[in-house]
Amino acid sequence: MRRTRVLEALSSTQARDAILVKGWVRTRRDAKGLSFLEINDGSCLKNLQVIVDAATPAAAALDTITTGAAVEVEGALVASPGKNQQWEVHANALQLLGGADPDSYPLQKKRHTDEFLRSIAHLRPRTNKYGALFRIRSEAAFAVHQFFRQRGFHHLHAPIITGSDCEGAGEMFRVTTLPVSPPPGTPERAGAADDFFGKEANLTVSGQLEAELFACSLGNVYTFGPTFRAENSNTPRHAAEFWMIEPEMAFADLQDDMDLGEDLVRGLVNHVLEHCAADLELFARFVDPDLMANLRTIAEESYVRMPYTEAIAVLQRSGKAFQFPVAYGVDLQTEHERYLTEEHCKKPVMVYNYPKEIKSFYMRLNDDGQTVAAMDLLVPRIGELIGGSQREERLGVLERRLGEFDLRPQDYWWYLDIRRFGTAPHAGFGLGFERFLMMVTGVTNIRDVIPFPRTPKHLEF
RNA sequence: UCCCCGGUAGCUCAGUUGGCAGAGCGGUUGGCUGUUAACCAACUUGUCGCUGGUUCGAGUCCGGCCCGGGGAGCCA
Repeated sequence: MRRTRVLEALSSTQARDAILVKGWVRTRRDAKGLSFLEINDGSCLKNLQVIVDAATPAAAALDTITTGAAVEVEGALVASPGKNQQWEVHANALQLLGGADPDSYPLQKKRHTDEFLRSIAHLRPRTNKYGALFRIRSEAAFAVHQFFRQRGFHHLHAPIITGSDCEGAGEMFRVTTLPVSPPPGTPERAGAADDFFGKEANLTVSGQLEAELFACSLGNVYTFGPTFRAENSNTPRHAAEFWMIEPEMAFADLQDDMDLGEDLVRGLVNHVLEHCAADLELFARFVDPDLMANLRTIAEESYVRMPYTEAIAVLQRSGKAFQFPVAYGVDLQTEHERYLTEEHCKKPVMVYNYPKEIKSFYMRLNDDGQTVAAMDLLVPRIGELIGGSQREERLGVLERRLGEFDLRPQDYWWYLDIRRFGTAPHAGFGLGFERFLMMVTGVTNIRDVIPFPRTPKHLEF
C-alpha cells in the first residue's frame, strides 16, 4: 500500500477503509482499552490522531511506542467523534520503526525556549514552531524563483569561492588547502602562490559583481545562494553564513530598481500568506500578535520613497534625542532607521540618493556630483531588508571612483571590461533572505530562521 | 569588539543575612477516563558553568575564564 501523508489524510473528503501512514509520535494519551497517538510526518502543522484499541493486534506494539518514536500505522480513516479533528485513523496494525528512549529524548510535550531548541538544532524541526518555520522557508525560496521566472529573469549560479578580495562588503573567510602549520623541514613559509588556486581565495560575500557581468549578457538575472561574512558581529540579525537574493537588470535605473524591490517583497509576502496560512497562523498566535496586520500593510500599501536628504530632515525635525546626532553626511544608525520606519512612516521606507562618501564605489554618481543612485529598503523591526543601487556604467567615472576608494583598477579588469564593451545602464540589489523570513514570521533571532546557523564560536551540526 | 543581564535536576525557574539542595513540568509505576498541552496518586532527578581566592563554613562574597540573552557597532 502506498503511504498517505498526514496532510493528504486530513484533507480527505471521504472515509477510507485502508490507509498507510508513517510518522513520528508527538504525544500519546492512554485511556482504558484505548490509546491515542498523535502522528506528525512533517507534511503539515497538524497531527493525525491514531486510535489503537487494546483488542486489536495493533496493541501488541504499544509498550514500545513513546514520544519521538517513528511508527508505521495501517488502518481505516474514519470521521472522528472528537472535537479537535475531523478525521482519525483506527489502527489495525502498528509497527515501531525506530524507538526513542523516553529518558533521553529531549523534546517534551510542553513548550521549550528557543535558546534550548537551538542547542538541539537536529531535533527542533520536530516541534510545531520549527516545523512550520522551515516549511515557510522552503515555500518562500520557491516563491523567489517563481517571482523572477515570471518576470523573465534568468537564474545565475554565482561562484561560492572567489578570487577577488575586493568586493568591499566585509571581512571574508579564507579558503586554503595549505597546512595549518608548515611540516618540519619546509624551507620557507608557503605563500598564496603555493596554495590550491595559486592565489588567495575566499568565500563570497556577494554575487553582485558576477551578476552585473551576466546582466550585461542575459539581460535580467538573479542569484540566490549562500554568502559568507567573517565579521565578529554577535547580534540577533547577523550570521556568518546567510542566503541572499541578488537581482541585476540591464537597461534599468534606480527607479526600476526600487520598483522591483517593492514588487519582490510584496510578491513574496503575498505568496507566503496564500500558501502557508496554517503555518503562519502559529506565528501570529504565539510569536507576534501584530504579525497579520503588519504583513497586510507590507502586502497591500505602497512603500514610502524618501531621498536621503529628506530622511535627514525628518529625523532632525523629530525632536528625538538620538544617541547618534543627525546631520547630512552621516550614515543612518539603527535608531534612525527604526524611527523612520516604525514611528514616522509606520510602513516600509525606501531611502535613496545617499551621499557618495558613505556608499560603495560601484554606485552610479548622480548629476549633482554629491550623491549616488543607491537605495535601502527599511522595514519595521528588521531594519535594512534591501540594499541596492544603479551601477556606475561610465568607464571614466568608475575609474575615478576606484581611485577615490584607493582600489586598484587592475584588480577589476573584468568588471571594467563590461564598461569598455557595450556598456549599458544597469541596476540591482541584495535582499537578505533570513531577514525576510524574520519579517514574515515575527521571529526575532536570525539563528532561529536558519536550519543550522553559523555564528561566531558556533559550528555544531 | 564594547555595555548591561544571566548560567542551580532532562526542561523552566526559586533559593532570604554566607549555615541540611528546592518547586513546577518531564520521566517511571499505579489508577481513571473517546482522550485533546488529558486528569489523580506515588516514585525518580544535581560536576549549583569552569577555575582560583576569602571564610570554621560558599549556590550565595571577590578575581579570572567559558557560554547564553538583550542593546550597540559592522552589515544583509
